[in-house]
Amino acid sequence: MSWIADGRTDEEILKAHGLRPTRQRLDLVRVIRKGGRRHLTPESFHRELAESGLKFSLATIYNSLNSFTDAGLLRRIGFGDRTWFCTNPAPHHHFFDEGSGRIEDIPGDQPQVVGLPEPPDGMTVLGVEVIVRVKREGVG
Amino acid sequence: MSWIADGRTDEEILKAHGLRPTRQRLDLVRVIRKGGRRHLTPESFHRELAESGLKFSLATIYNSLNSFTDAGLLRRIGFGDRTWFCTNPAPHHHFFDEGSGRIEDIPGDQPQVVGLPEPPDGMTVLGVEVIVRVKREGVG
DNA sequence: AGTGCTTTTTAGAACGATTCCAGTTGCAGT
DNA sequence: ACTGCAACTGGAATCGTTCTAAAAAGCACT
Repeated sequence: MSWIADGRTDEEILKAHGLRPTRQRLDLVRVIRKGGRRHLTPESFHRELAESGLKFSLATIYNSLNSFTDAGLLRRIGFGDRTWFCTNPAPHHHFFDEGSGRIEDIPGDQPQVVGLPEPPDGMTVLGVEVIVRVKREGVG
Repeated sequence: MSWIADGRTDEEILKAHGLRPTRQRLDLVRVIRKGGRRHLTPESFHRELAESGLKFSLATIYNSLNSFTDAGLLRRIGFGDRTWFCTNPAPHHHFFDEGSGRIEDIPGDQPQVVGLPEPPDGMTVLGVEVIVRVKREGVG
């Protein structure tokens, strides 16, 4: 059960991840949780907040999404020409739609990578991403 | 044997891929081939050319790398915050260094992905990327 | 509640990568 | 050579993201 849907309060979540529960962050956490599992760009999130009457500086959105990611609440995926923030921090892989530039979770059982190489000398492996590039049929 | 190292002339390569062998493109192909397998950014390639006394508009570099990619001579990899062009068009996967933002080929036997999911409805799979995120030991 | 210190928020400027634009050049087919 | 279309060019424009400096808000300690 991820933090998105567990029983803790927004404030408890923030504190548990070492983040000060400011007024803005409480609003952000509430809206993220309300929307469930999905992928945000700073821009799309900013628009969503504005539509709920919540006025934020775009810089705050960037700051906050980055802090939340560093704190382990979100996952940052940089594939294509913008940065996506995934509200599901559990390990999982993605589809990438070349047409729209959007990403989407691979649902259910995750693909596995076999035959992983040793990293180059002096490097540590942080993680492995599988990206399945897709496009809408009959386009391109 | 990829086009980088086969016996064809630069002009033959371009024509075989439906590209007009202009003076500029011939220079670009020559320099790419001379450098062997590696990863270019438009910026790094532009610099490399300038150091060889070859003056290009940056826009031409972007145009050309994109055309070469569409023609199948290069592979475009958009992971991190800039676009990399891989001079090895054969299927293979990459290391991504979080510290420097650079990518590098996974050498030798390639990792395999098992348990690939069906794409979402109405989508076709174009390819699968495996990206092994690494960082220099003792950093971060 | 008041004080002082630190972190966060903010608007706008700055930045870097990439594409667009409009004019020029140059290749290819008559 | 002439003509038409594709490619090249420098500079402006665009877009996503980060930086900056100042104001606001949280926090610890009285």
